Amino acid sequence: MKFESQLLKGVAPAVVLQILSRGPMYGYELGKEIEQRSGEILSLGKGTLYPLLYNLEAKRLIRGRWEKTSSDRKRRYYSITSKGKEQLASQRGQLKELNAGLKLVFGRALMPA
Amino acid sequence: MKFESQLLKGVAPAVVLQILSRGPMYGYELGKEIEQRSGEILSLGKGTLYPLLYNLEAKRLIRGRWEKTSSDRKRRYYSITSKGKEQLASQRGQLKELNAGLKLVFGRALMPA
DNA sequence: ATTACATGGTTTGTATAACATAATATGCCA
DNA sequence: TGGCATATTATGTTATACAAACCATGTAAT
Repeated sequence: MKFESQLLKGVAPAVVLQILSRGPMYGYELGKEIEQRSGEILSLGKGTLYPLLYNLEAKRLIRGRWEKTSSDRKRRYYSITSKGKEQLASQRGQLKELNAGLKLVFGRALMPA
Repeated sequence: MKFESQLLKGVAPAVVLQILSRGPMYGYELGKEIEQRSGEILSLGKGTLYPLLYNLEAKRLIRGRWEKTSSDRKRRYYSITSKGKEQLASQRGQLKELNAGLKLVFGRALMPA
């Protein structure tokens, strides 16, 4: 994340799952996509993103497979599993709840509009 | 936090500073207040809250002083410092920005209303 | 009075998460 | 050939949240 240290530890998996829920993607691409889709606000260093992908794969929330470009360049494409989709739904619920809690504590000082 | 593990690591200091910005409070009271003010959504175990308070005090964001109740019971009251207020303003800004980023990624699926 | 529960705080050990950094390697363009 | 973007892996560090155990006091119920 691009913030002062770790303001939002724990959101990264949800972000990754959410992006992958729109279609398979490989690590590097995913990193760029996260930045772009979040309006350059969210950003995961590779030292964060790749280990996170390994972790999500180990938990069977995503599945990876090697592919090669026409020029023999290898990429590992990840797709979300059905277990991952369930997890994502759960995480979205949690985020929503958290958001509600923060809103109660901080008031509308937190919301953009 | 009451969530599945640590969805929102890093928010705890901001929450504590925010609550303390309304007036001095001691640890135990603060814990209860966080739960109440967040509609029972947010919750910090004492193993989280007290070390966090020591840490914030070491950083001079809050200041603690011992007081006694009429019945000789000791409590450590914490108040936010001016440095803490600055930090809080900054953290609020970050939270707001983060919120904007998450909204972009997740769409209105995240927002309650 | 004894038990039980809420209050109030400290400390230790553990697991997780995000980070920077370095290493490795390829594709492409000037 | 040099430099930059692409692509992945691995290491070591730091920060954070947690549970659990511990200590101690106040108060209400039995």
